Amino acid sequence: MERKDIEEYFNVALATSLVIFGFDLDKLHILLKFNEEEPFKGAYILPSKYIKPDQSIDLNVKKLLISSIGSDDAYIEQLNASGKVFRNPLGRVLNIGHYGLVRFDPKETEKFKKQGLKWFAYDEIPDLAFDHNTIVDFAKERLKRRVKRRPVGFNLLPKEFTIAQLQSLYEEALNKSFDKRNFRKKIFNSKLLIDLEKSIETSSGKESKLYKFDEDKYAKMSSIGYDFLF
Amino acid sequence: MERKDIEEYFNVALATSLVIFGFDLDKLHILLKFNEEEPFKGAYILPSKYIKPDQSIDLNVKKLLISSIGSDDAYIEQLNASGKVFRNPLGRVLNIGHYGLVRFDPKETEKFKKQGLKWFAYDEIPDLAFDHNTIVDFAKERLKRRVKRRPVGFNLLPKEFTIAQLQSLYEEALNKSFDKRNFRKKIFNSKLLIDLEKSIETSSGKESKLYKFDEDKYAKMSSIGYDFLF
DNA sequence: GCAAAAGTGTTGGGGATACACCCATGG
DNA sequence: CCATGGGTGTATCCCCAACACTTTTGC
Repeated sequence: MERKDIEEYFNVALATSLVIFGFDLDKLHILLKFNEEEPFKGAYILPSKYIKPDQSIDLNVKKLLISSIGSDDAYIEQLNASGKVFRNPLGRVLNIGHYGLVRFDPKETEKFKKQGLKWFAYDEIPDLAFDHNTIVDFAKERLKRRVKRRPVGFNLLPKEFTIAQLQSLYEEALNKSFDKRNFRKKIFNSKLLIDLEKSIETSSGKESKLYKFDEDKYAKMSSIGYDFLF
Repeated sequence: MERKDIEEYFNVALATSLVIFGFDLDKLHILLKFNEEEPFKGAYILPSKYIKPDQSIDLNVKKLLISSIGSDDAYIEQLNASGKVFRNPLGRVLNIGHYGLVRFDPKETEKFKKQGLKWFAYDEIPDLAFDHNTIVDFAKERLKRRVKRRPVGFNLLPKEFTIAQLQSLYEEALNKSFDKRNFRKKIFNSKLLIDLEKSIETSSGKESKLYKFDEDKYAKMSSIGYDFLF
């Protein structure tokens, strides 16, 4: 490649953005950030971070996760790079979207607030800066597909959870409802859950049994893929 | 962002690479290019092209397709961006992989040869320059998943084809074999094929019926997705 | 006593799989 | 006459979908 080409081509910046999904045992949420900087100051955006030219995408994502939610304990998957030349006044920025699944901890809401981070209901995402709404839509579609084919609750639910909670997670993500009995059958057939032989009291005052995931089985099914066909 | 940051970050180049699959009615192949330039002169690579900072990814891919196979009539899908900082002596180049499905035309083999392009059998891909083997593997996995869920033959088979040809395409892509009768049942149940009411003579000397895809149905099933579950 | 949520079985149908033989042709 | 590949039907099984009532508890 010629000298002039180098100048012409090596003139792009990279950034990553995260669509972080959290589940509060009732609804799915997405974590958004209030943008304090130009361009698009005052708008909400996805948590994002420029990538240094000598840094890998994954490391950048890890750092971004830690600076956003305080840990990198999340299931992360890369999405497509946004193809359009988005009009960022600074120059071309290629954004590589990711989606992440994290455990929703209501206690952290206050801490998030100080950083300008806020959970928004899955179906009430405001207009975002840049092309971030497109990335969110893409992530939602991806999540739907993943939910159908792989066990997906591990990173969204607390360690111990009830079947009803698991079911409402699926119902939220796929935006439809399931018959309780059929749902239970399917889940139990998969042998994915371990009965913890204890209960918690639920909102109705009645007791409900707790389960956890069989982590080995879960890992196997996640990597191989599985035909849940919800 | 500060002036110095701009210099620091806007220092990356983008490129696209294509994993082009073709099916010669017997085996799947991938189109590779003999690399005439440094770095890695003399190695095979994926057809690749730098992206100008003001050009969209898709347009770049389209141009790359046309310059490689002489047309952009292909099914194309974006893959993940390669995450590692690959040691290209010129600087950081972020490669955005794509895979494409095209009709294999044996007549074009000669024409390809002049451009240094050559079809390699799906399971006999040599060592490639850069991280292109990783991209190939990723593309193969993606193809497998697509084949299971969506009709995929349209861009790989000739306009008119026999059931046996369709079956060997599936067998190749998924690397397993199917019962003839069950395969036919499944395909006919999908109502995806139109009987052309004519035949060709096959290698065994016997006649074989020709079919084409019902394009409307095909388009619908491609976008909605479908549980073929091969 | 009533609202709210937990828990539990059965049935019918459709699609997947397994499996074997006949036919036409070219050599 | 035999090797090659095209074409066809049946029986079984399993998974999915549909569907309703009882129980506990708090109010």
